[in-house]
Amino acid sequence: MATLPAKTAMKDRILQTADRLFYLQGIRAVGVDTIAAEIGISKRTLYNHFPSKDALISAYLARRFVAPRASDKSPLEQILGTFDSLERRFSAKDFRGCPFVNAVAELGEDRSVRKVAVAFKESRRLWFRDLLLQLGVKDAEALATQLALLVDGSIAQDLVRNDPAMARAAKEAATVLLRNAGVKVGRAAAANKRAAKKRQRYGSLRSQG
Amino acid sequence: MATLPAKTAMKDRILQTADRLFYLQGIRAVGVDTIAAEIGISKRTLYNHFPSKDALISAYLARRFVAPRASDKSPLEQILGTFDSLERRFSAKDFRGCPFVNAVAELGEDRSVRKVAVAFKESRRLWFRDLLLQLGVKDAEALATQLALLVDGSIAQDLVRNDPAMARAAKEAATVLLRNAGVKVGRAAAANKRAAKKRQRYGSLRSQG
DNA sequence: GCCTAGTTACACAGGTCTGTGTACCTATTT
DNA sequence: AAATAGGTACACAGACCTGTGTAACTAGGC
Repeated sequence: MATLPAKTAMKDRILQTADRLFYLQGIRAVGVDTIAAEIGISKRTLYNHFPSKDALISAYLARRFVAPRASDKSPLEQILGTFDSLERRFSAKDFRGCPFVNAVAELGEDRSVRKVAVAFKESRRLWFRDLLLQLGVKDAEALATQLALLVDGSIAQDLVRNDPAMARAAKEAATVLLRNAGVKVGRAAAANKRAAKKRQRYGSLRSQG
Repeated sequence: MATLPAKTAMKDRILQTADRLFYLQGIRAVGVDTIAAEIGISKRTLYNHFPSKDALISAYLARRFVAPRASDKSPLEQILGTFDSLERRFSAKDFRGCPFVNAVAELGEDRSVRKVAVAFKESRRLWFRDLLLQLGVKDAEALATQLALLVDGSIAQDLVRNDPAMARAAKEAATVLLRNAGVKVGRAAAANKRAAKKRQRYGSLRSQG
């Protein structure tokens, strides 16, 4: 077990466990003892891989910062698909809001946390902006910001309410904003909207991914 | 100082200080010693007014739960005014997001915290809904939810970015959604929009309340 | 078979936290 | 002036936290 891959495997395992606990229970709420115990390793081993809890927190946030991957779907599908993907994530019982927003809320004025959180939010806004530019939208900057507001708004609302329908509401608002900007949103989205209304009449939205 | 008003005055002072510290630094980050020291009273006095920190947290959230007061302004002015008011609050340096969302993010699955947070969010949504009904909007329920998304989205974005312009972006999106729902939004809002663009060219948005 | 890197068990330092116990003080009321 | 309500000072219990020190163990590479 002294091989290099084994070492990185252990580090990954620590990080993965820290990620899960930090995200689900809050960063301050989880001690390093808890993380080590969860894996079944000694606290000493944990500190052999990460010099401090702060380092572990940084690694946690860095790990969460995944750049949106390239897609062969159309820009419009990618934009609207964001909200479908959100709805799916909201429906999972281990969804607990945006880790960056939560970290800023919890850790307050910590500089490095703020920095990575801002970078993350901005990267997502730019992702929207580039897609909007591909669609020929005139004021792509402003619309990208507005779409980002809808994303974060639905996340915050779902965090409190546990209601995946917040993602659908955001998608419908996004559709209106896109149409208003001259984007032709096809009948597919409209059909989704109709289907949603029907489903709502009969009960929970949860069953739908 | 043994009079009844003095007693409630002390209780208010404790609560007020707890509110400020909890909100600015986070609930877990602030100990009861810190609160007592800030006021200049002994910890014993604090515990004579609140049986536990949990009770203080509950009182803090209850205090933040203020029902939106009645207004003689038009429903449309009230709706759009929400976003102006947000922009003003974002510009204050002591704004640190929504206390309810932050509490849920920090305290996780605490039942009572979740309960009051849900109640708060729903009360605001209903406030929007009633104003929309007064405006004759057809699907007031859905639009109220969408406006609430914009409010919470701008709050989350400002928490991370410290950028009051997020409130303006939300207001512009809200204007589009309202127009799409058949509401006539007058030139006042449009003028605001034009003025904003001009301002933006010359620099910071902060100076404007 | 030996070396070495990694892990383990465990104690402990030093700090913070919530909450309590106790004896004393002070101001108002009667 | 005495009684009473409330505040103060201060020690302390008991829990939890981060981080370190140390000696022993274990498995792979030579």
